[in-house]
Amino acid sequence: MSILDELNWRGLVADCTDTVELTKRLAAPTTLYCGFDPTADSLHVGNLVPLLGLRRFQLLGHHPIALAGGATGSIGDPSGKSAERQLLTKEVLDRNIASVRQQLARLLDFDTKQNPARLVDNASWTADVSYLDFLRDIGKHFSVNQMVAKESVRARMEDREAGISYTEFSYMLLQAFDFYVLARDHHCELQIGGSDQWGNITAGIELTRKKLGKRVFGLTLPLITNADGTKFGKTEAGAIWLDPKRTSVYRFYQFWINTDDRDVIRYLKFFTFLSQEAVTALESKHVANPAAREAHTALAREVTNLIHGEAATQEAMSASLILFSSNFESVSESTFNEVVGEVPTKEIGKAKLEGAGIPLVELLVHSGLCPSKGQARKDIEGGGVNLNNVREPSATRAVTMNDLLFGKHVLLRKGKKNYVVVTAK
RNA sequence: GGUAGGUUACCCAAGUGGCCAACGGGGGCAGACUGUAAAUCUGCUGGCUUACGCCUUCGAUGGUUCGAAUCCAUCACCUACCA
Repeated sequence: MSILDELNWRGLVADCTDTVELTKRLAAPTTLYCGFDPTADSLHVGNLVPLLGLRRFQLLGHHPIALAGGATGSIGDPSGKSAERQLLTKEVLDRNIASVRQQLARLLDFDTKQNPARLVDNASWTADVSYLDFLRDIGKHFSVNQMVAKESVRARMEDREAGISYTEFSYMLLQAFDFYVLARDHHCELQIGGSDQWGNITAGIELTRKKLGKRVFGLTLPLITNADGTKFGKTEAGAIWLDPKRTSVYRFYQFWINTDDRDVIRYLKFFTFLSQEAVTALESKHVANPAAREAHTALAREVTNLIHGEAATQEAMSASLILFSSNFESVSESTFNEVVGEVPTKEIGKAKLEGAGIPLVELLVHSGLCPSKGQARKDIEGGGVNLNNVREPSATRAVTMNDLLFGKHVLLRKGKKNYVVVTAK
């Protein structure tokens, strides 16, 4: 199967500069790149589609280049952003690049003989270019009229409230410059990216044509949308990060488990490497019996596996199974210990539990489940709080030594799926 | 630089001297129903308090007043028109 066929059945092609020509080009191994700006010290699930996209190309014999945007990241891409952003400080940027590089490195194969992935940083070729040189060599090829017409810029120009700084306005030149440099130095012929990158990609294609007389291509992947219209990858608690220090493996797994029914098959195509047959099989199971949630489980397992590895995935899965199984009372100590650490775990001094104990409302705040004692009280009165998986109706309840499971832990739950283990020390 | 308008809770937005912790909508949280879905319905949505109530908040700082989100002054920021 060719890479385009592969992307097509997955619904991963949003737009493409010249399908016919690109198909011909991709018949032979082709070098392609995708950029990732280090706006944080970790990538998040929103970056996954292009990142896995690179991997898909690599699996079918193409040469992927992952670009960490040390230069572009210091400017800020206006695409898809409704307001000007705060510039990152140099130190933050350096730290971000270092950790993003590691994450990129984990998902691509750098060791294969035939088509090893490469990792570059656009700061390495922009740092030495002087402002005057850049204006003369690159800027001259761009017409402001055209730049202004690009969607990302136009939206911001029309929005009187937001506006756009000259800095962000110039972003597309930098990204275009990247493509040109990679085309020149690495024979890179294709850039992929989210569909919000279309304008930046076509700018690079034109620059490369003008400067090198070379024809290069662009392909955009769809922006992932949730069926309920919310933004993919964002929960109220924040983005779902790939770094387990920011988003625990358990929470990561749960994020995928909680996928809307209407999205789950699409997401299997977008986020896993499962074959077309496997996805089709899961789809018919899902349609026949959605309550079994086999597609959800497969999705969560596959993606978590990919990002966090086999062992961590197993732990997240068994923790989930224990917490959401109906017969919680019969759980043994060793089984329960699998939950500890997976679920957010907080400690408390054993002394506080002795005698009259600690008020439950305080423990809820301590655990981070409730933002304030007042809110904790309301949550209890609303029937939303469970102590050791038993609903606790009294807001004046105190937690004592008698409530400890296995003499050590208290399992708190707010709502259906917010668990915290409090361990007495 | 001039003139006019704006700045209210997570977001939008009402409120123009006491009835304002502040209408309404969205979002969020929780409950019922379910499948750790969706849709729907219900409650909550500044903090402390079992509660009566107390405290902090309507861009910032001062002032007028028994009493200010609301009036006045200064400052900051935003927007529009003019230059």
